[in-house]
Amino acid sequence: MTNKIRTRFAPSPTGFLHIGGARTTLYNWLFARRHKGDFILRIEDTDEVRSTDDSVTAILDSVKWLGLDWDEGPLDEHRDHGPHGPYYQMKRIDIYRRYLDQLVQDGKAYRCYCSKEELEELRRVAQLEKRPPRYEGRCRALSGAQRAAMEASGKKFSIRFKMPTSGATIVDDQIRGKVSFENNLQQDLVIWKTTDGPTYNFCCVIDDHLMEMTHVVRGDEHLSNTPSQIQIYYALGWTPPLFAHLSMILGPDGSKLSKRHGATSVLEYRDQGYLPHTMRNYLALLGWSTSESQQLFTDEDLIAKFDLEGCQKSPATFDTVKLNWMNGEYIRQTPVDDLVSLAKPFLEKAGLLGLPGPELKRVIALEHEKFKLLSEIPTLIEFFYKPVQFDPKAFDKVLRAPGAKQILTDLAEVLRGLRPFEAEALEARIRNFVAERGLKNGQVFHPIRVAVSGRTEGPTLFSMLEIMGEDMVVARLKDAAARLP
RNA sequence: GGCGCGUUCGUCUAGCGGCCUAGGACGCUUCCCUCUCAAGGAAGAGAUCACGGGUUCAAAUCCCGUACGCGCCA
Repeated sequence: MTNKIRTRFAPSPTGFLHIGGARTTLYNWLFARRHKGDFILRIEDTDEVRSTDDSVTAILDSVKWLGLDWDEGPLDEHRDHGPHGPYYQMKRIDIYRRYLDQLVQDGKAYRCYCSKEELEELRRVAQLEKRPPRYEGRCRALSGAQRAAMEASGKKFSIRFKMPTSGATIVDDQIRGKVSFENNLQQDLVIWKTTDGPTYNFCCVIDDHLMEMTHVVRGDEHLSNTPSQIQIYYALGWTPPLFAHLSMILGPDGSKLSKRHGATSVLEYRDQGYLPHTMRNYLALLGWSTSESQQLFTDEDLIAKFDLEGCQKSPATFDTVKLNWMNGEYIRQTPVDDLVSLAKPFLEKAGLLGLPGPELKRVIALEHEKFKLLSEIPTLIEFFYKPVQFDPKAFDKVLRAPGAKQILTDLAEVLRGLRPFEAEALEARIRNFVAERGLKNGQVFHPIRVAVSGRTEGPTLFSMLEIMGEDMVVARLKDAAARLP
């Protein structure tokens, strides 16, 4: 039991799950699955002001959409399941208080009566004197009498954890190696706020221990807090888990990935038509790699090969271009029937569902290798279901070409009644038409394409005609000819 | 300001003292295929391994410093 690997993702429900969080979730999940361990989700909602149920919903939806299942944690915004619950920190306040009392009783934490204003003043002075602006432990050194006076005055207090004043705390990071921090340079962390609530670093330690985490894999930004956390583990008589700190994800301009770089929420990627598998594969490779330079992984592959050693120490830039390439790869690998199902919500949104026209499956199969995003399917196939909208340039260049009107008019007649109305027969007949007239392929093929689809680029011509069917093809050829002078 | 982390083609990365005249992937360029666009195939351009010192017969790889970026304290 104690040997079982346990990892977790512990988001604050103060917004959507962003790309960085998604990757952290993925890595924790992969690591747990790789070692046949457990992956836990915990909601860190102690920031009552900023935490919302909507955020919880969005985060759970995101993780589910990514295809990452958790063994313990929330079921919805309020309920959860698992032997180490509750998994909402707001429901664990009593637990935190218990350990807080223990630390105070053991003399490992103390009341700090300094007000916000006083602390700010202290900081200001420190800045002026060019000292590091950290809490110097004023209330830690209070005499019994001073303490009694403070108490008598009814002054509000926070509770700070006593950091050791000598020695160093070594974080044996699974990705970065041993990182050493001088204890006397760490300040006494507030573990319980004046406003009567535990702080992040305190809850985190207690939960990770009580939930029996073996590995804490999290973002880079937590590395600096880790020594304090480790000391809290020690003070409580616990053995800290193993830590691994992931580098961050940057936007194209090298700054931390944020809204102004475009989509950052996982749900936005879903809505743009990325496949969950693409996200898993791409994110896995953004900061992790095998020595074989493999790019495309099945989930089994990923689980079998993922390790912390392969994680990158330096930050990685999120590259939409490569993401798109990969999505195209996976769309091409998707069976047509599945692709049709995946495309439906997007077609629905574009108003293309339920319109008369060729069978959807045939149309999608025809354009299969073109799609990079599910969201671009509607525009690539809409001319099968909606009246032709001529691209002005195509119209001018191709249809207005000398002889085009006549060619289209004649072709409408030639193709009417052709049997079978199938790609092979169509190609034979049209090539024959080209030869009869002593024309070049392009003089005929291109006008047909534009007449029938309104554009110069699209699926292979004869299959497209077959799928459109005789009536639509003949009508569109005539219609295009009629528009020409 | 202190502490900590990071720095290999535009981007993601391989590399853990000699196999590196630095490999792969995305992107880019050219060519092939071809009814267009894709897809596919082939070739190519692209990295003074941040900089400066060491250590060593030998350094992208080890050590020290500097610069820049980032994080935490806030």
